[in-house]
Amino acid sequence: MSARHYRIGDLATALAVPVETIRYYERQGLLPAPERSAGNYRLYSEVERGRLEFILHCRALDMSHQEIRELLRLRDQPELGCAEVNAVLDAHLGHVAERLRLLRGLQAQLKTLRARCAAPGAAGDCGILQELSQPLRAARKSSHVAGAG
Amino acid sequence: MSARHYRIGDLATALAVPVETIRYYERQGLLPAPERSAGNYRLYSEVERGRLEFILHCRALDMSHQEIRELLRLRDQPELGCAEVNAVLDAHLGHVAERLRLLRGLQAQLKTLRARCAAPGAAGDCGILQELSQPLRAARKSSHVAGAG
DNA sequence: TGGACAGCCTGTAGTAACTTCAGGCTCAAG
DNA sequence: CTTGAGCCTGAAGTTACTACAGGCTGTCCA
Repeated sequence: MSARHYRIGDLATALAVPVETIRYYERQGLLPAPERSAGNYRLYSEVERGRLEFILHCRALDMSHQEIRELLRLRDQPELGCAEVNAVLDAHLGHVAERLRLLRGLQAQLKTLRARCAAPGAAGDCGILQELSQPLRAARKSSHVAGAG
Repeated sequence: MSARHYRIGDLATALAVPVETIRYYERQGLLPAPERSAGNYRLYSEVERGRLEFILHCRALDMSHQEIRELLRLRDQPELGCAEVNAVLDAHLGHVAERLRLLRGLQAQLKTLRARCAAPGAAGDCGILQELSQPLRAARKSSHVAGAG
């Protein structure tokens, strides 16, 4: 309820996000194409600001653009059920849980490997390099969850 | 100790990795350009097979190509100290630990968020969507560790 | 009024680690 | 000798951005 129009730089500063990211979200269809000034500058209102905040919060929770798109759709159609929102979140929680499981296994393996070489000697005798040449009881890969934030 | 030459498909099958990935590793300089047959097919020996296994094990531990490059260098020069191997591994363990920390925070946030909507009603009243429109106490992003497995 | 300079514009390419595709050659079997 | 799997190269697609390049716009200060 303050200024009616932000320029892209104002919005970027206010929400601590790079200007390029805002334009990127527009290209990706997460944000609508905003009004333009006479000089062709993008002009944003509180509506877009709110939408961008929503997106950023979702990204902070490491949701994919696809997941965010679904939530935005539900947000735009309040008559739809809340159950779908839950479904999106539960699916995402599943991704995160899976990632955690994998990462824990990974950490355990790395620690075991690291323990193979406590005393620094020649790399030729290094138990670590030898171990890395052997078959490894591996963990599987999956889920889109990658850069957490 | 068995066949002197594998074709790329044999190697791929033996190590359960896509053919394209092997060619990709060659382009990236992780694998050397192998011999070629008269018909210009790549021909691999046990040496390359061992190197590829090493790489795959490192990837299974989610190391970046850069980290793998360093380990390969140490592996190729056995006269160098084992301390460097430890350093690479410790750094990677640091990445993984950091990722785990972030991901745990993420999971906690998501669970809190999820708890905002236990009873399915209309999305218009959905506490989750409302919460996602609010400022969020966020976690930071970092490290290269992404797809674990 | 004019000139500097931050800020905005579009479009393209680069990042990591692959995957997929298009278009064409090789080779073993029937 | 033809079919078809397997191989070849080079280019583009994936995710979510980030970083230019080259060129307007708008504001401040002399």
